[in-house]
Amino acid sequence: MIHRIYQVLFDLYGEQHWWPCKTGNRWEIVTGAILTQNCAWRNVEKALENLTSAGMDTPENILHAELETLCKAVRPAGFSNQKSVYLKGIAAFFLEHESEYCQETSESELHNRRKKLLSVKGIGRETADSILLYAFQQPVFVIDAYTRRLAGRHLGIDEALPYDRLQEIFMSALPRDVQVYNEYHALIVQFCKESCLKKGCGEICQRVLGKE
DNA sequence: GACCAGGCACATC
DNA sequence: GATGTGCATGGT
Repeated sequence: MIHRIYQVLFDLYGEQHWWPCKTGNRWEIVTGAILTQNCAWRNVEKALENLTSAGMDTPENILHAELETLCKAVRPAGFSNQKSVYLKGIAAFFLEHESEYCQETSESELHNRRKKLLSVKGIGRETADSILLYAFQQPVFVIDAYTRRLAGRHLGIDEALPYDRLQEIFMSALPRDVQVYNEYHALIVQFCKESCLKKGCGEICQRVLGKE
């Protein structure tokens, strides 16, 4: 069923072309992954624009920027006191480790890389997986609030399951394929934004359910 | 004015 | 390991 819903959503919406950063560069994806924590993407875009126009669009520049200046730039994305500190942390990490994260790797080494990312302050499971998948094209499925709701409402899965367990369920039901993981997460977000997972039950939701 | 938005750290049990 | 709370801002 997990794979079937993917097909239905893909037929419905087509390719999503995430990550929706303007330049699509790796560092911008990493930055966006932090900034979007509990925040609408349109506000992230404002913060990203601020960072670019202030010349704080590389890890080097973030690292050397005044915390206060950085904080001000990311304010539209909320939690700016936290996120500005997080950005400095991931900037330092990125400068040291970027090259090793680009390479394809075994399952166990990927697990280690994820673990190392999780040790950076401000990087939780969802953010780490977003970075691995969207910035480094590693085969990791991202679980977010939308995925939980989809799982709960349409797949008969307990949406309160721990993150890693849910991830395991999705990954074991899908081919180990970066493009599939990438598109599926984006499609779920698109679906949830337009469908009954928000309020009421819209036409799109009906159509999808009808095909199940 | 309430509620939500592509979470996370930390304390506590 | 599970649960609760604080963290900030902008749009609807």
